[in-house]
Amino acid sequence: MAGHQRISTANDQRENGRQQVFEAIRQAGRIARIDIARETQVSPATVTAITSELLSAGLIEEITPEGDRTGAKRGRPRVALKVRGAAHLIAGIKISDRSATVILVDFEGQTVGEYDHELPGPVMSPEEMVSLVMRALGGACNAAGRDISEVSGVGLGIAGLIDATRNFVHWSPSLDQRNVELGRMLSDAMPVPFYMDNDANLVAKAEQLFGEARNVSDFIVITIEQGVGMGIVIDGRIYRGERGCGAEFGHTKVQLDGALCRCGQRGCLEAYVGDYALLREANIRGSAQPEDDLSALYARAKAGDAMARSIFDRAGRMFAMGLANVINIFDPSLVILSGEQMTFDFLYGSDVLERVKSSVVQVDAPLPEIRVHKWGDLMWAKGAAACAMEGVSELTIRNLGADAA
Amino acid sequence: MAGHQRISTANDQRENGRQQVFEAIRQAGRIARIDIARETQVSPATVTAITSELLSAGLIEEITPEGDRTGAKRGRPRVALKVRGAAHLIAGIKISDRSATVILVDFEGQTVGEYDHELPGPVMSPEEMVSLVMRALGGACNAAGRDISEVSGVGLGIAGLIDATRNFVHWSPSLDQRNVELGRMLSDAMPVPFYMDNDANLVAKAEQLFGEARNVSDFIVITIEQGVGMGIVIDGRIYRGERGCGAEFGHTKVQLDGALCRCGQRGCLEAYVGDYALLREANIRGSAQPEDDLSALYARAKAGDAMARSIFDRAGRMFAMGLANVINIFDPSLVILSGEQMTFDFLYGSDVLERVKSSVVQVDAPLPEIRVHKWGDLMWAKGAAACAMEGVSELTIRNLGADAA
DNA sequence: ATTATTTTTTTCAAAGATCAAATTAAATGA
DNA sequence: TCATTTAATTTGATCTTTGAAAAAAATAAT
Repeated sequence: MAGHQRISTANDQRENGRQQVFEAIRQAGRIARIDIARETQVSPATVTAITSELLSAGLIEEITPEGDRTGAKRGRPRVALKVRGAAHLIAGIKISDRSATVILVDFEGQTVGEYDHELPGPVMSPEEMVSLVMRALGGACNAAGRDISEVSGVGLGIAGLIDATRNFVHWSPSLDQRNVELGRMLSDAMPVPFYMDNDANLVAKAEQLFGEARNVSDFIVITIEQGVGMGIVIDGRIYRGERGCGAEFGHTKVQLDGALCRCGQRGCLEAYVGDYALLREANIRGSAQPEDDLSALYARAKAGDAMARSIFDRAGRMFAMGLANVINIFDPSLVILSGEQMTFDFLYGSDVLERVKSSVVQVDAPLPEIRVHKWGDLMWAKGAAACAMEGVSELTIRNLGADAA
Repeated sequence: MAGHQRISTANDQRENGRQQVFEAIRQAGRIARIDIARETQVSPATVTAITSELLSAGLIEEITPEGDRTGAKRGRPRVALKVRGAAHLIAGIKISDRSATVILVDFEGQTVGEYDHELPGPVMSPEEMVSLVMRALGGACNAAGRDISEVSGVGLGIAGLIDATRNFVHWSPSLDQRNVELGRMLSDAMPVPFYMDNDANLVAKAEQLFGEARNVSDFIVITIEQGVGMGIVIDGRIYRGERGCGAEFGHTKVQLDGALCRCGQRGCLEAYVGDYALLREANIRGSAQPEDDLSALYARAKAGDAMARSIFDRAGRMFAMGLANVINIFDPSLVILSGEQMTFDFLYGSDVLERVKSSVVQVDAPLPEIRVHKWGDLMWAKGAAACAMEGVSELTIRNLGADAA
């Protein structure tokens, strides 16, 4: 298996063509046929053939030209194509410890509705999770004035060790059991294609479809939420590893026999930069008043409190070390750091990034670009929707071939 | 670029077919057409067409059936195909600090000749390197009774930061300059296709073509020579990163502000497990007689010397930590550890491997297989030959298409 | 107002590729 | 010697892509 393309029957070939043309249109936003041909290296004749298929399937649409044609060159004007938003309605759901956030987007990625469903508690049984997801989904549809039957794909994001290829949960902080076939359970409860993945991969997918990595085929996303996550994109696809639980950045070891992690092992990065780790430090270090609020601790550090500052300092140094290791291993062209406000201040600050750069193997070539991307609250849900969107696109286009035959 | 196959013109498609069929034949060693069809999912008709092309190009050959057909089923007997060794002669060259090892192999991978060329010194100028390689190549051909003009591809392996896609040397311990266009220089000096890569990728390629990873599409190779190297194979292809210098396992940090590495940074894995690091430790730790022979130090450790033992012990713990990090990130199905005799005893021992396993994120799924593969001296050179072989195969098959047109 | 020019898109016929089905080849069993 | 079985090849049909030609739709020029 030395990495050659699979041989393709005529039908497969046309399907590939459709996928590729559709992807080009989505990526560009709006693009004329001639530019699709240029970009995909496919002849204009084929582009015409494929786009007419996609048009009659309702997946894309022509943009009616605006009156404003000042400064136009002569010649037949190009007509731009775009994804037809109305083609599909997609839902993305993100489970955090406090609530289930739902976002509804159309096939163009435009937000159609948002919805927030509070959780009774942070941990629940698989069955409760299923009913919760269904209720949240129903609530979101209601709020947006849509019927649940209009939704053609659902994506779910939860924290933990998720095997997305098998829709299997090895472990999640939101579930009271390990090894749950959550995907099967939810697929059964749902009348539409269902996809799930862990936090970091969601963000990676969102960055790839809508965000900073729109034209990048190899990049890495680091996320800090409760834990520390990583999404790896290689050759345009999310890398998941054999058992689907690779990219465990938060549990790479940064200190031999180091601090105890909630995973039970010692020296994990998460045990130095996670919320609970910082608070633990603060309390151990004999502060007079026991601390249980991270933002208060952070405020004290900013105010100059030496003890508090040293806690964040060490976290930053450990994080820099871990990130440098990832860069040394992958030599990516782009690293995207993503997380909440405070994270940005103490983990994504310029001093930490400087430290990362000085810990990367030095060559006379530009260092990988490290971009910091602050998202709104809906980032995670939008990522979940992005996953579902990709799945629905592929399915639809595949079926399109089957229909024709 | 969401990872779809490139659309393929008719000619491309046939080329893919040829590549795939040829690869199947090489992988199997000897295989009948009907089995190729089964394995590659291509119809027998197409297999017949493609194999007849490859046959008439002289790249493969039919195996004349042996007399022994006892226990044969009835029906027309299958005739096996194999790669035709005589089709090409390939050279692999490995530069170490003491010598240039050359191996000549035929297109089947069978060794045709070996040759060792001693170096005047471990470090040289790019020009000296070129002339050295050419002399070593000439010497090998001479010794094997072949003419240098018969060689149809040359692969070179050297240590350091190599950008194999651009045949560029960022840095190598064998060269007295950084940033050398060694590939261009050698291509100019050589009348045949030339390929180069760093140590670890050579081994990965050798494992993939001839070794333990023959049917595995995702695996990781760790090598210990002077430094510590890693080769990453994802989806059948070597992953190289953006600047071609990823997989720098030896310079991932295992200790914050730790031991000084020869790369100038602190806390690199190499600074704990490399030869020089171990000797440095031995001398610092106030042993009576200064130590400069690693095997002597190792002997003392085995004999029970507590100081010596603690040195190797720490190296083992650090190595385990680094390896566990790699596994946590990649979740590969297979890890191959490769190196010299002593390495096996103190880094690849069962206690270290146990430690690795206990530092990997725990899920209820089988751990990645860690296989230890001890190679002979010629491993590196054979890997270089494997790289060249892959290149020559692809080129030949591509040109085959151009000839027909 | 009409014609020429330019650029995009579509149509059409040619060139290949894959495959299912039929045919041929080459063995064993009866 | 003939039936049976399995492998390999041939053949005709179907489907794709593409280059070239034609059509379409605008602006520029006369």
